[in-house]
Amino acid sequence: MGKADDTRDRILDAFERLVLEHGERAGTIAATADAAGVSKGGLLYHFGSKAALVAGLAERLDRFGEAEEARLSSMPDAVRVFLRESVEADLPIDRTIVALLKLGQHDEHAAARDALTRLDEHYLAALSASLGDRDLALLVVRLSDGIYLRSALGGTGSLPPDSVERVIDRLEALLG
Amino acid sequence: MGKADDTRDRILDAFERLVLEHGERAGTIAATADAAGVSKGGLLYHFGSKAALVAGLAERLDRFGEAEEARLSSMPDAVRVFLRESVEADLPIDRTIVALLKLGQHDEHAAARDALTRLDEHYLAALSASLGDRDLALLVVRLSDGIYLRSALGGTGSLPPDSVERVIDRLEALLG
DNA sequence: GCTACTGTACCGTCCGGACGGTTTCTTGCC
DNA sequence: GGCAAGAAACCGTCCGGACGGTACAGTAGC
Repeated sequence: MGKADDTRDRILDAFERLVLEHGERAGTIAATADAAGVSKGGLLYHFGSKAALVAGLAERLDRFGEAEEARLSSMPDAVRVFLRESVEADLPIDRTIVALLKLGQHDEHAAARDALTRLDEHYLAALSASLGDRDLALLVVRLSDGIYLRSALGGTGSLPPDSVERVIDRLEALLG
Repeated sequence: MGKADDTRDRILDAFERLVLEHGERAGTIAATADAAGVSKGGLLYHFGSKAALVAGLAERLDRFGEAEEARLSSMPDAVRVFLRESVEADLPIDRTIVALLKLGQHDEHAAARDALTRLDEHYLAALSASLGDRDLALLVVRLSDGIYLRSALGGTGSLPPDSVERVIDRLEALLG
């Protein structure tokens, strides 16, 4: 881990945070450089363009996705763990997901959408294995998407934590 | 329905289409005016600012939301109808929803997020009444959100219609 | 004479990116 | 061990262009 890698990470963290908290428009090169404590020129040394910045986040998500698939695949109660974490939604992976969700809304950031699709496939693979039913796995992943969407919208009216617990119980009753 | 109202609708249609198909950034005042066959000055005569344009779409969604609540509330199989239409997702209301979803990602368009929250409450009210259980209604609405999110991302991997049909069956078995 | 526009010119701001210059680290050679 | 030299890491500024919004003079039709 050289100094350069460290700076790259700091820049990506700053970019992620800006997009996450203030929307895609806030993730400008200048603002990101500023938040990362680097000059604009310095940022462009590491990420030659805005697209490279998005690609950097996408790559980060890919690493998370592989780890998640491996982790969930070895769990008997993968669905419960998966859904509960969708609701918490403040782990590093969640921050990257929501940032890429916001970026992906824009035409030109196909890389963000592609990364999310790949993550989707990781989750689907893990949950299909755990459930033995791809249709149901799809349903569970879509439900999680819905929860993320509310979180991305910052809506208060999402899911009260206790009701989620009840919903998970009933879903498991259905699946069991 | 005077000429002015007609022009307003044409402008909103164009705005909605631009945002829907090319993202929030594409919905500029100039581009919208152009697509609506109106001069920029003409657009600003009807909608005095960008915010007014967003508010116009939000108002449109409010009207849809009230109609939807009334329609679903009087249906015995509201859940099935609701979910199936989430998957189809090409009705006028769906276009407005997805456009506002994209707009709502941006910090300053709180009006878009608020309108979506109000729609959420309409749906929740209708489905709670139909199901007699608010937690389950929440689950169903979040599932629909997840499907919309994929549609907003332009992802192909939403839910294949036939699998939705199977999932609805199983959901109803659980609920019944 | 009022409503519903058109068209153009313009302002201030911000954006992505290019670029030239400067400091800091590394490496090979004596 | 010392030191030149180049590579890596980083700085600050400038540019062309787009954006939201304003202003205003003109015009067609009811």
